[in-house]
Formats: sequence, structure tokens, C-alpha cells
Amino acid sequence: MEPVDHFRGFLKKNGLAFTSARAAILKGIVASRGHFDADALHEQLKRVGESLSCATVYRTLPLFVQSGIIKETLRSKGRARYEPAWGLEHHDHLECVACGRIIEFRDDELERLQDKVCQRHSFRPVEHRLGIRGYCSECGKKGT
Amino acid sequence: MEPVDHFRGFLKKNGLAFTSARAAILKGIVASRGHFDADALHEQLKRVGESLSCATVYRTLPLFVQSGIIKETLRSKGRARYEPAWGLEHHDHLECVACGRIIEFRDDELERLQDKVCQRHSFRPVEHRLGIRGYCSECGKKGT
DNA sequence: TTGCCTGCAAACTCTTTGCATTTCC
DNA sequence: GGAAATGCAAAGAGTTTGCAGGCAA
Repeated sequence: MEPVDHFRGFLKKNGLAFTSARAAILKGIVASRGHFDADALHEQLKRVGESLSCATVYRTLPLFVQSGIIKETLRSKGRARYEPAWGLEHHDHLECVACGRIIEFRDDELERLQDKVCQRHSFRPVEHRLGIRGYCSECGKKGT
Repeated sequence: MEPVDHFRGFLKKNGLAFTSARAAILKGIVASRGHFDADALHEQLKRVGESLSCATVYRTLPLFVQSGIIKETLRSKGRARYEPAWGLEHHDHLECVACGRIIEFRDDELERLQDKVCQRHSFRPVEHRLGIRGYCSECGKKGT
């Protein structure tokens, strides 16, 4: 199933309308393969000729989160950031403090270990975020 | 060495002054054993009779981070949160989405595994944050 | 004395909200 | 037609900054 179909279903189920603005935002999300924030998404849509107010973007993003199309990731400089979640497995992030590059990775053993920690504390996990900040291979070569 | 001595050394080394405001903030940090945010710290200091502007708190916190007295942790509701880092081993967090309780834990194997992931990507880690959100044992009992 | 510090208030950034109007079903 | 969605602009929260005066070294 395509994201758009899933999203239409989600809207219908909740008595919400599939509007042109929402269609545009979804297109923007799909186009920006990777991480983005509200402002970047808004800018991108403007570039493509879609004119939406940023209020609409902010009002709509939670719908995409709820429907599972995207998810919030670590905030950066006070901005909420998102990434596509549709059809993707969970993964964690390496974030380069020098160039800002984000490297995604997944490690099953790491996941299992986290579950063990939760069990040990009788904690029922809903979600987790692991972010490792440091220097990527490129920036690491250059020094410091 | 006491935190205050370490901090004085840090200031001296950087040509900065050890002022009464900074002393008060340090006392506040030490007193609030655990997590806090700028606002909570400011409130606590007011309660003890110290009158500082919040601008000073905001301006001073980065000094404590740089000196290693505290460190930033996961943000919550748009607020930067901090915790003491002086003399404490690194640890990670379980955060209850129901009651807000934060449980700290440390798992050496988890740490090692993270290093392995970094090696695999030729990534030199500086710091990492692992936050697991879910329901603590208390809230888990009550339902949902 | 020479800067660094501070308080105050205004500015800023990201995000949310109220209201009148438009769009969807 | 009626509920829901939108744009606009103004409000909010948390945080930062400019400036004039105050303190540490």
C-alpha cells in the first residue's frame, strides 16, 4: 500500500478530510527522503509552488505522526525534527557534530539489550531514541 | 576535589570571574540532586532567597556544562534539561510517559555495543543519549 | 581601573491559537 | 449545509541579547 492510501484511510477512519494542503504536505514528505523539520518542509513546498501557511504545516504534522507516516526524532537546536516512518524499520542515529551528517543504523543486539534493561526495571517501553554524537569518518580525518 | 574548586579552576583558566551569582547557581545545582531545567533552578534559587534574573541563569548554565559540572539531557516539552555530571558515571534514562518519573540506569554491555556500532561506521563518538519512553512499573499496573 | 557580569526589558525563534473565510463531503 | 480546514496575524513559551550600570581581580 502506498503512503497516500494509508493516510486517506487514516483520515476517513477519523472523520477528517483529505484536502489539497494535506496532499501537498504528504508529497513534500515523500520527496524529502530523510530527515526534515517543519520549516524545511514548508520551504520545500514553497519552492515547488505550493503555498501553504506554516500554521497549516504545524497543524498537519501531528496527523502524519499519528498515522505512522512519519515520526519525531531527536530535536536539534530547539527544532522538532521528523523522518519518514512508513515501511521503515526502526533505527538509531549517529550525528556528526562537525558536518551535521546523520548516519542511520540498526543493531538488533542493541535492541534486545534495551528490552532486557526494561524488563529489569519492570518498564514497558513505548519507544526509544538513541543518538550518538561525534565525528563521522570524513570529519574525523580532518583533525580534532 | 569539590565541584566548587573544579569550577573556580575552570573559570580562572578561562579568565572568568567567580561571582556570587555563579556561586549561588552552583549551590542550587548541587542542592537539586537530579534532573532540573533552567526554570526549576531559577525557582529554587528564589525560594532560598537568592535573587537572580533568569537571563543570568541562562547565561551561566553553559559555563557549568563546559566545565563538566552538569550536562544537558533529553529535552522535555521544549525545555532543555540538565543533570549533574560531576563525579557521576554516564548513565541512560527510562522516562515514564504517564507519571514523568525518570529512572536512571547503566548497562556496560549496552555501552560496549554502542562503541562497536561506532567502530563499524568509523565514527568517533563524543557523547550519546539513550532515552527509552514507556510505562514504569507503577503506571504499568494501573492499565493501558 | 579594566573588563567581565548582571538585571532589565526587548528581541528572537519555534510553535500554537483565535477568528473569519473557504473547502471538502 | 455543516463540519472541518485554512490563512492570517497575534499570542505564547523558552531562550537570547543589547545596553547601562555594578562588581571582581
